Amino acid sequence: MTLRNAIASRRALHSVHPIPNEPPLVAASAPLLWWRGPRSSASLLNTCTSLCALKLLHASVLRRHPDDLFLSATLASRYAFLGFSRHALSVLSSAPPPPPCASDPFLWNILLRAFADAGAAERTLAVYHRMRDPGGGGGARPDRFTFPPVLKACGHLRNLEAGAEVHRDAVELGYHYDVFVGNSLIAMYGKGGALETARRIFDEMPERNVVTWTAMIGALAQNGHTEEALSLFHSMLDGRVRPNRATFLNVMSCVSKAEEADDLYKLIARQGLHSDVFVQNAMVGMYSRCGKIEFARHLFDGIVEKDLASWSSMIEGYARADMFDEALKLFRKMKLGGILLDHVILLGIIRACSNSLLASLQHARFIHGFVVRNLLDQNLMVQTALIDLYVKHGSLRNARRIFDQMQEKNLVSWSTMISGYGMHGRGEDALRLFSCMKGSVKPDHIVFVSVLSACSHAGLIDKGWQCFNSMMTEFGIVPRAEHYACMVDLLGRAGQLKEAREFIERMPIKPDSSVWGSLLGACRIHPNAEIAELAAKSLFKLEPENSGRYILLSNIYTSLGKIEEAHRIRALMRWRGVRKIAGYTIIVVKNKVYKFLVGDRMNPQSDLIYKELEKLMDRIRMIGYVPNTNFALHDVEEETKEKSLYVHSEKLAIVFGLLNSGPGCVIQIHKNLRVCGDCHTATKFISKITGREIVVRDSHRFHHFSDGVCSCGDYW
DNA sequence: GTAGGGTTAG
Repeated sequence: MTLRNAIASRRALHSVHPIPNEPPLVAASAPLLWWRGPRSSASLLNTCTSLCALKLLHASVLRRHPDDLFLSATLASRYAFLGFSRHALSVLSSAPPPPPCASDPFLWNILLRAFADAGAAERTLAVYHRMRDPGGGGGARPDRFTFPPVLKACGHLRNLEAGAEVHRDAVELGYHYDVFVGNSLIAMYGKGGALETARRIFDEMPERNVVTWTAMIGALAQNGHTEEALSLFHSMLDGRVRPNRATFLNVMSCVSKAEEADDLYKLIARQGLHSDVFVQNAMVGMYSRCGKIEFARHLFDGIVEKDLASWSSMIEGYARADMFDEALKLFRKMKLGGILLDHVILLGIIRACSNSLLASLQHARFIHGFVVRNLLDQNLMVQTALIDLYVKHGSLRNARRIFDQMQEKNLVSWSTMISGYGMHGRGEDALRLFSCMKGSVKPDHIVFVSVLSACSHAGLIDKGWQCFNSMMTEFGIVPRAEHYACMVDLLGRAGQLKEAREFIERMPIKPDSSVWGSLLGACRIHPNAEIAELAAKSLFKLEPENSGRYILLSNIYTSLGKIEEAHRIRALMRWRGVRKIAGYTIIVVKNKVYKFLVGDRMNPQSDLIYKELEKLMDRIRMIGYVPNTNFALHDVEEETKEKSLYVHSEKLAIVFGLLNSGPGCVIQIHKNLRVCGDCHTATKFISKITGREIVVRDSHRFHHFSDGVCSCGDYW
């Protein structure tokens, strides 16, 4: 194959990664390499822009200079630069070691950079230690070029200990004030989550450039401090430091308001960066996060040279916007275009399916099959996403099967499975798994949220307290608002409302809406006007637009017989212009999705559904069902209220499911809001009288109804 | 010869 053909076929294979035109110099010079010295060969290597050309030069170079470490390292860095880490590592593994007691750091530095560029972080550190060790064949004094690749490796490994050691070396040798070293230190500490140290270095740096600012903004962004990152970006602009591509990429990940996005867009366009594919992809993500999904799509359509990240950004955007159909449509379009997919694309599709109420277990199975056929089922992130997918579609058995088959598990995979058990009310299983986990992985604050919420969903009060206390004492994890919210939930379940209030008062941090929401939720099961008002007062300040809070308080008043107050809250809601979210229920029957609204008559079987519903209600009434009109519409007579309860979307979907599935089949429905209290009671009776298992996924958790009992223990 | 950056599982 000629060089030209080789390049052409490579381009065809990677149409999503277009390769720029090869400089004529490379192709023409390859045969001439035999007379070139190692230095000029190296500079020639750095002009290669395709794998084929590089391979040709590789063969030619190493034939002439088989033992030249400098050339091998340059070659490896170039392979890494083009994205072929495996080739890079293979070159490095057959490269000769630096000569014994090589005191010139140059060779070590180039080797360090090659390993770091190839993503071989562990080996970078190993080379650094050898370099520092005179007994082990090293003995070179690091210079300012040594530290950036080594710090990059520490950051990659999130190894703060090793990073701090390298930092100490840099201080000892007097290189910590070098702007390149300082920038690398900020990035390393940022990746390790040590924001204060990163900030201290940033503040103390005698010289700063655009990279310094970008590294600090990136450190804040990666650790979720988006507001601070944005404010630093504005300080940077005020200081007349001109942002560049990397700065914009970091800043865009922090933007969640459409106006900010528009301002940034203008700035980017002014610098002529709006047609850069990296920037475009990030813009698609930014606008979809701001809720401007259509504009994100418009930007996506405008990307001339779409790469894989363009497609995944858009699919991810649809997943975020809960637009499963659109995500799937785009995915199909992509496949039809012959584009080879990767694990990130699949993660987007899996997430779209997990989150969507319109997707069913069949969809989940289809996507799982697709993952297996594309040989991506051994990818750790994909496996974890699949566990979550099955959990969200009600199949703990499939989730657990994937979990058990995983060759390697990390904190996230354990956490996903534990939270899955929690969502399904299987608290004991969650705790068992958590104990196993502690043997191999150190828990973090997120897994504690899963464990505590599993305890609260299953009513394991003592165990919950034990876990909460062990967070600090055993693992040194400082509880956050989410953990306090779980504990308030736990106390609320036990009816200890006053204790829950006192617990909030004693909190060392400011309670957020999740904490007050738990307290208000507790009052729904154990009505208490005073405490409900206290919680609602804060919630109406923190989340004035959240209609659910108003409705909850109004229902609590109704159940206490305080009808006037209930009306007052509904009026307040109207006056503030807060719009109620329309409740709906989804059921999938024979691969078709059916959606029911309250009192819905759109379904072709409506007559039959209502006739059957009437009969069913009579039957469950005979065995003790009493309608709870607290959950009915207001301003109507009791009898009408009762009727209005009958036509709630949950009940319509269940009856439709009963009519259209064989005896013994499990009925699974999805509700976009929390399941209504009356529907919850009715479903228990329906499960008893029909002998069917009914699984309800609502906005909070799963309810498994069987033989008159629900897995949530009537607290949710 | 050096640093910062896009889509990515709880």
